[in-house]
Amino acid sequence: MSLKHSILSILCRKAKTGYELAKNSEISTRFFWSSTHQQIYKDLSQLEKLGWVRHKEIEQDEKPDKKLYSITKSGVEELRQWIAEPSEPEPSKDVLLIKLFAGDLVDPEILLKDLLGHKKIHSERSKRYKEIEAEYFKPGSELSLARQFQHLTLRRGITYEVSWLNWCREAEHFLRERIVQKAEKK
Amino acid sequence: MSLKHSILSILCRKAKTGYELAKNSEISTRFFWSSTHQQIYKDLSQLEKLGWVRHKEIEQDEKPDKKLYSITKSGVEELRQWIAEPSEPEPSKDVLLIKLFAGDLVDPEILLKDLLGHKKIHSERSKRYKEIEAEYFKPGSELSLARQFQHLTLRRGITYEVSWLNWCREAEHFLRERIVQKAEKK
DNA sequence: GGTGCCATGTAACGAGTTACATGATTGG
DNA sequence: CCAATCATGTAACTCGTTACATGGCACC
Repeated sequence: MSLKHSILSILCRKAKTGYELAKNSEISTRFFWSSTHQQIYKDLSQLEKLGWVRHKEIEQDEKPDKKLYSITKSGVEELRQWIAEPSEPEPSKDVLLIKLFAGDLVDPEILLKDLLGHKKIHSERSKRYKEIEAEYFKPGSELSLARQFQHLTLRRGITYEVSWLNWCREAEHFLRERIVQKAEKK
Repeated sequence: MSLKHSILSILCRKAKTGYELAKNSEISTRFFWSSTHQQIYKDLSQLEKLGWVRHKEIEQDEKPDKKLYSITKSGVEELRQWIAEPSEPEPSKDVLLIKLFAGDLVDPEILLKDLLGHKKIHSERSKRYKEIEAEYFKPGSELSLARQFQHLTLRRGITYEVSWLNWCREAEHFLRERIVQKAEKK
């Protein structure tokens, strides 16, 4: 149910096409609900059946035609009600942790390689998010209420990635020690 | 595919019943892959068809019979290979952030209530994880390799919950200010 | 007498992924 | 000529959730 409401909460700022939603071009969308374009197209047509969004066909030369979706009044009403419902945090899921849980089964080098891949991604993301923050949410500048809420979600994106980075450093240190110990045994 | 491997990585430590797996009674399992008992029973029988686990019926007086599952040699082999495959971090998903993204649509009191609920849960979890750490992974004590890896996953559980807590404090501050501002306007 | 724990599952459904498909334009 | 970008979708499938089902024992 949440992808639909995630789409609604984006559309209530600005009308968008399915393609744009799938690209996640907008600031601060990635770190709360991502999906494939196929799923988004499905949900958009379902949302239209429910009367929560409607679309306008836009013809373009030199580019394929597109459907611009916007939220309806009843869509906004639905979103308001959904927000008011009590919610709970999702359980966290991550493949790397499953691997480490049985980490003693394999060479530490293998785990380290994968870990460093994750670390790089988290490092890049945290950097990009911080850049977005510096550019769009300068301290001292007057931000609209909507923008202030957006900033809050971006802040979560940053704390999330930084917490991963910190843990990655811990794990890296541990694995490197393991590798050294293994070499000494030989 | 990951729930199956998550089950394998737990079973390769110790044989367990579906019921025990569903309860997540074991330390450091919750924060990487949780599921319902129905899904776990399904996956266990699939894993058995694949030859990666097998079960022994255990009859009990005063309690219903149960099936104790253990990992097979080919199960361990599969797990080893799966761990060696390169992986990527999952996109983070959380309902609260979708709500805040469209947070200007509703009264800040409503959001604050939900936020405080989340904060409480994260606070309890981080507390519990830290207690587990203090009890099972005392600094200075000699830990088996398997236990050291377990500790690493628990460490991630802690950094994750603490990062949520820190962000919750930020968000709480913001929402409380919003509520004050709203009151002043009247 | 009701609630909760132990222990297993089936059935129906909804959510999400992967593969496949189309077709024009722009840039190297 | 190949790859990428724009733009939309269908079909087949797996994964995951919700509802329903059973049945005995222990405890208050």
